[in-house]
Amino acid sequence: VADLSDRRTRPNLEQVARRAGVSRATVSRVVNGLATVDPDLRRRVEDAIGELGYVPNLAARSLVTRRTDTLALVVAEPDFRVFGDPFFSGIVRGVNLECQSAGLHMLLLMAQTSGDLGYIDAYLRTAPVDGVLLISEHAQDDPWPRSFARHGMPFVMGGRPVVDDPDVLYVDNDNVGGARSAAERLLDRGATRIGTVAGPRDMSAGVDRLTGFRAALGRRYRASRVEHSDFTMGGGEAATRRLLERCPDLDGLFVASDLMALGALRALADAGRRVPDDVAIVGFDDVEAAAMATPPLTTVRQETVLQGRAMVRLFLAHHRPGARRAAADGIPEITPDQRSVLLPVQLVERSSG
Amino acid sequence: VADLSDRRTRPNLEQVARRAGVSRATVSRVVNGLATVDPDLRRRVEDAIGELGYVPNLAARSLVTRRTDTLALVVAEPDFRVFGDPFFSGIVRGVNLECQSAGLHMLLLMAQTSGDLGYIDAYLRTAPVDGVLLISEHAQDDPWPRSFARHGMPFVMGGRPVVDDPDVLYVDNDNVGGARSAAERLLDRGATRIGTVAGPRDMSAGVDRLTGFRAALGRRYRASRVEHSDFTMGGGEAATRRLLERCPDLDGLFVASDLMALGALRALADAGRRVPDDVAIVGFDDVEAAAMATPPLTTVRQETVLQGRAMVRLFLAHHRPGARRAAADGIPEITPDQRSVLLPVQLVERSSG
DNA sequence: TTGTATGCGTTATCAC
DNA sequence: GTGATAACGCATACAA
Repeated sequence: VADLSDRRTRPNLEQVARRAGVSRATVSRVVNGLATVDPDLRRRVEDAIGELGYVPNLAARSLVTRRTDTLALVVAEPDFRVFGDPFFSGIVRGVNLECQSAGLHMLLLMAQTSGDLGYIDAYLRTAPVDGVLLISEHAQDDPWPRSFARHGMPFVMGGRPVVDDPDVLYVDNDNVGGARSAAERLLDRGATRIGTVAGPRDMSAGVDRLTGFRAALGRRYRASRVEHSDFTMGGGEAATRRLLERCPDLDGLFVASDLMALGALRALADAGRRVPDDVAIVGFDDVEAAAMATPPLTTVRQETVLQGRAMVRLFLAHHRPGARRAAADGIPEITPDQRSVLLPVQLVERSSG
Repeated sequence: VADLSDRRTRPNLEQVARRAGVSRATVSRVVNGLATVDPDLRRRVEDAIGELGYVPNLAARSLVTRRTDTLALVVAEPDFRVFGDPFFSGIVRGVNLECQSAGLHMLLLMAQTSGDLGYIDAYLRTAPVDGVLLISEHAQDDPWPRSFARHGMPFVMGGRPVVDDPDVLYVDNDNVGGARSAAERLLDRGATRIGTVAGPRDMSAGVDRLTGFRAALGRRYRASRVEHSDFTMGGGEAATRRLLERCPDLDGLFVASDLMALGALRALADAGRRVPDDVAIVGFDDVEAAAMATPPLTTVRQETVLQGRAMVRLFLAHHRPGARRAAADGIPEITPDQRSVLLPVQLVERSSG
């Protein structure tokens, strides 16, 4: 028995084989769990592995298998957003969680500045990675999906890409359904002149939430009661002012993000409208500040941790055909024939609307 | 010219060599920047690399070099803390930053539950990683440093380990100096009966901040004016109550963390003491809420991003003797003979004390 | 079921 | 300064 557990002098297959009195191939089969091994030999090999403290050399393995069992999670946002915004941190947590349970490593890449984008693009061509999970809100002119596809790098997107491409895998929250519930909530409360502060036209979350809103309102929908903005608090405030000016009789408002909704609350207060008595309001995202707002904001919650986990599972379904994974914890079973996953969202009822 | 840029059919050294009319060895030298190559040949090789879109195979490289150019960042905290607490997220950002500029990959591991600790320990023995950066606040009975040392896994700690071990590398903020400035600030404001809510005795941040406090007060220090607590808001509030009961004439208070200080503010308000008029108070950490508190909290800021960066640099200084890195951006130059780095902290003056 | 032999793409050690 | 050539540790096709 030599130097157990010192990584600088790791034993290799050869040494385990000698100790167990078998060939390298047999040890390899045991290590990889190929059932076709005599129970007796298997025992001897396992003993030898334990005694020597054998650990496979992953570099050697991936040299021959051409796999690294590592996924890169690329967040095309400045890092302070990644850690500050619960949307991103939830996804990171979910990806991390699911990678662990699938025996994968997670490489985290953050594109701080736009200059980093080129760097990361180049980096990913050499990175020891089997695939990429990409979260980017600038889906409009996003060059990455094309770049990945061109380089033959498997990838899964978080959020539906605006430009429709049947070859792109993605996991998204049910923005359409969530917006529909939000609008229906306003209708249920008796609002009849309902407007919306919508998100950007070049982001799928913006587009889809407007779609759901419109679907719920049906013929009560008025294009004049729509203002587009940029998912920021300041933008939401300004858009709400414009809306109030144009439609002073508004009695219901769906705001496509909580950040914008916080701005809307301010605009309404400034205009002397009471919430929810004069104007009922529903947001989207369920950020932490939503519950603290005055009045507490009714909103739509998306399970971002689940989204992260589903991204990993969608990747596995397509690029690890072998390992079939059962449904679990709110994630539906994902089969290789589906190119996307849509996760349910939930209305969180508070007093604002 | 064949299939540029498809990672499934990457060219290798051999093909580049053939195209450039040289040997594999020469190509390798060019790729690795070994100066001993004829400028002419170098040109031809570089051209071939560009034309073929050659990218080195990292698995093959690390098989022979026994390096992976990857660092694991292990955060022994539940992930919601990692992303919620600016202390951790700052370190993650710093490590990520410095890894990028050093051409290293960063593997992020979070130990959610205590069960994960064992998992991660086992995992790290097989992980394709050159070393570990460890952030753990439970430094007291922390088994990891010993485990790493035993396995021969190079590592750097964030924060000074409580149990003194000359072989352990670490990067810490100047807790002693910061606490000293805080106490001096209270003295300067004319406080004469100064107490402190100290941190846990089994965490170095707790110990060191008390040390600095005591040093600043000198013979004005009274053991009866010290209450230990647990770095949480509730704990800080309770400790402050106990302190006020025992020393009703307190006119200055150093609280060893902002979270505890927020609790202290509440306790003081409940007791009818005005801040800073009756009791001046200084915290530590400069969390976001400190500036928002009423009154805004004077506190000590630590540059956690810098701490993360310094951890990477300390690792490199010891385990990559070749590459000497110049000082930059507030990080002092780090030489292989120093086992630890102490980063300066800064008093942030606001109205609470 | 087991063993033998080959190749994965690189770096490193030699001669030249 | 350059080119053969031998490792590195593993998986796997094939032979037994």
